[in-house]
Amino acid sequence: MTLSSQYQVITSPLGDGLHKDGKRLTPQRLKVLNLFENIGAGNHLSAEEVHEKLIKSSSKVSLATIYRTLRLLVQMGLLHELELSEGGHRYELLSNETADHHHLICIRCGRTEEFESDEVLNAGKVAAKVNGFKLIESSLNVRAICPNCI
Amino acid sequence: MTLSSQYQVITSPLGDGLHKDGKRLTPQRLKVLNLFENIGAGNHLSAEEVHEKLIKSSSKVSLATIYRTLRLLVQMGLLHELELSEGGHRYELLSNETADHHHLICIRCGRTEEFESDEVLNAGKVAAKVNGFKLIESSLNVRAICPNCI
DNA sequence: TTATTATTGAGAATATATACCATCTCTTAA
DNA sequence: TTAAGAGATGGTATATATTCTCAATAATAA
Repeated sequence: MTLSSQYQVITSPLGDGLHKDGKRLTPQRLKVLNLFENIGAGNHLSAEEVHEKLIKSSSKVSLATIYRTLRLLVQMGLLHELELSEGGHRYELLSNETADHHHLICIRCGRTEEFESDEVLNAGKVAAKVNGFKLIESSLNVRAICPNCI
Repeated sequence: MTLSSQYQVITSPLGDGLHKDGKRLTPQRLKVLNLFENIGAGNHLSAEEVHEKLIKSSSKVSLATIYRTLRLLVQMGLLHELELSEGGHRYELLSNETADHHHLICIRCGRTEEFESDEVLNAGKVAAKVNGFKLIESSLNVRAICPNCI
């Protein structure tokens, strides 16, 4: 059994999603997704960090491919792109646990508190349904000034 | 009466906010804020667009200063920084009218629908109050897949 | 008015992300 | 099983966005 034939046997959300679009399940794409699955939902990495971590685990993937793969995984709904205060975009695994995490952010110092809200979750569901969209995730960002910065 | 003495007389939210922090009310900062006030809430500009518009109105302000000023105005809660699909950040005037605009975004094609929600607005208020934050604005981003991209 | 110090302008430097293209590999069909 | 076609990768060059540096300027407080 060769390495390449392995991939044809494995069935996964990634493989299925790719194949129905004429796209391919490659070792690089698997490595990137596996990395996020290993660190768990809720942890986020930049493209550069993904690159470094893969190199450290002897799984070299070029930076260009990492950027391409991250964008692809976001479009497939497997990763979520975050916009943090500094230093570009970060990505995290999209899961049911993270689907209702909202953020209260201080616009001065960047301090961030997380909270949950059924009302918000529901508002997202309704908005998606009304417009005929298939819901993936909703997140509320509340911009405010924290007690220390007032 | 000199130009500079004019600024000492004017009282404005911008001037007040700046002075209590040891910062200064400069013509450049006024020009940038006035630009956003003139185009009205709901319209957003990139740093580069602000630069171009000021040059066209014979009010030359350097690009470096524009970046510095945009960040400052965001931290003061006068502007809101938006993260659009492509080409960097954009900024818009923060007002009561824009404070409850939420977005339903297709992760495939970027199609965006706006909607409003009292429940979301309220959830933001509650979260801010519970944590002792002073609320500025809250926005819900719902990631989904639109009918055309499913 | 003067001293102090924040701010500006201009361009260099950096960071982030994409484009390009030759090479490689997966997939399909013969 | 092999060959052809299409998609993907790697490495680098390039584009774009943003920040940094520093001398000169100007706003503020006394």
